[in-house]
Amino acid sequence: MFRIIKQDPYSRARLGLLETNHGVVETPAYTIVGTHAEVRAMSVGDLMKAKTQLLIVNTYHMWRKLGDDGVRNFSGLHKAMGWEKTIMTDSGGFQVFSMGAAREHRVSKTGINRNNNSAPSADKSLVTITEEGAFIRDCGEVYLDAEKSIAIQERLGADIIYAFDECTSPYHDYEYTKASLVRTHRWAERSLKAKTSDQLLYGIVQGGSFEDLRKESAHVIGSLPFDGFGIGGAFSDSFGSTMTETIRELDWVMPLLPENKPRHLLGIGRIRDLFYGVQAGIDTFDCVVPTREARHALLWTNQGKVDIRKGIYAGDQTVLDIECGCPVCKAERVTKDALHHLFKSKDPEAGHLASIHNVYFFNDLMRQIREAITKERFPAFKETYLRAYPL
RNA sequence: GGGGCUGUAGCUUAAUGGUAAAGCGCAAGCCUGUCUAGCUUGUGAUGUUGGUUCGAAUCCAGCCAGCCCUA
Repeated sequence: MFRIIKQDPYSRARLGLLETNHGVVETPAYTIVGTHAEVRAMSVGDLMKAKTQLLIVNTYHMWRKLGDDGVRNFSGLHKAMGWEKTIMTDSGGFQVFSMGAAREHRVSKTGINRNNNSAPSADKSLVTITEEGAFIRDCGEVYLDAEKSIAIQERLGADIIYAFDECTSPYHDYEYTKASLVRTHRWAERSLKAKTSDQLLYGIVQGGSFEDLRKESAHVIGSLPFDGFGIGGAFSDSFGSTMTETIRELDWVMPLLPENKPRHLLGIGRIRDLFYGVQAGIDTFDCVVPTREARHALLWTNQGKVDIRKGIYAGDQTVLDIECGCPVCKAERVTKDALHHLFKSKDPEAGHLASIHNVYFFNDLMRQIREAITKERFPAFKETYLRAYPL
C-alpha cells in the first residue's frame, strides 16, 4: 500500500512509498504515458535507462485495439509489454471527454484549443452520455460504463486502476457540472462494487472549477473505500500560464482527501505543475508532455526548453544538455547538430533519442524533488528551479 | 566561331495570353488522464532591355547567364 515516510514541514508535500504488485514506487513520481501498451518511440529498455518507475496505459484504446475477445484472452499488460514494474490504467473516462465535450467545445485538458481549424464535421461530439454509461461513435457505436471499464481493467491487469468517471469541460455550466458530478459519484460506487481483483482502485474527484462541487466531490469520493485518488477534470487554465485555476482547485480538494492514501493528478505535468502539485500534496503525475513534445522536437533541458528543429542548431556541435545524465547526453554525447538533422530528415531515431532525454529529464526532476523534501529544502529548491526555469 | 536547350521564392517544381500556386527551407507559435512522431501562421520569385497586345511567366527580338552539340 502507501506509506508516507516524510512530511514536508513547509507544505503539504510528502515523500512516500507506493507498494504495488509490481514493485515500490518512490513518490512524488512521474508516470509515463503508454496509451496502447507501448510508449511511442521507446523500448522497455529505454524506459528503464530513463529511470521510469511507472507507466499508464489507456483502457479505452486497449479495448478498441484488442476487441472484446482480445481483452478476454489478454495475457496481461506486464507480460505483453515486458515491463515488470508498476502500471496503471486509465478508466476510459477521459476518452469520453476528448471525443465528446472536448471536441464540441474545442478545448483541451488545460484550456481553449487554439488549433481549431478542423472541419466543422469533426467538431461534433461523438459521445452520448446517459445515467448508465457512454455511447461512443468510433467506427460504429460502442458502449462503455463502470462495470465494463472495471472488467476490462481487470483483464488488462495493471497494478492500479481507476473508477469510470466523466470529465467535464470548463465551458460546462454549474448545472451540467453538478449533474455530471453526481453521476460520476454513482459510477464510482458502481466501479467499487464491480471490482473483484486485488488491484488498487483509485476514485476520481471532479467538479470543474466550482468550489462547492470540488469540495463535495472530494468529500464523497474521499469517504469511499478507494485505495487512492485521482484528481481529474479539464482545467480552464494550467499552472504554466497564470497558474490560478488548477492550484486553486487542488487547494480546495487536497485537505479533504484522506492523508494516508496516494493522490494522482491526472494528465498534468509540465515543470511548474509538478512543483505546485507536489506542494499541494500530489504523489504521482502523468502527462504526455515529455513523450509527445519529444516527438515534436521540443526538448526540456537544464538550460531551458529547446526546439531542436530551429536553424540555429544546425552545425552546433555541443551536447544537447551538458548537465544531463541521460544516455543520450552523457553516454552517447549526441550533439544538437545531430538531433537537428535527425528531426529535419524525419528519421525515427529523432523521436527515439528525444523521448529518452525528455523522459529522463522529468524522472530525474522528480528524483531531485524527492531529495529536496528529504533534506527539508523543498521550498528553496522550488523557488530556485522555477526562477531558472520559468516554464 | 556556329547551332540548340534552359532561365519563376534559398532549393525543386506549377501556372489554355487573363488574380504567379505548391512542396521543401527559413521564421514565429502551439501541444497537459495521446483519435496528433503532429498542427497553425508567416516569409519569399517570373535573369535583363525592348516589342506585340486591352492584358505577357507565357508570343517576338536583343543582351546576359548556365548546360549540350559542333568546329
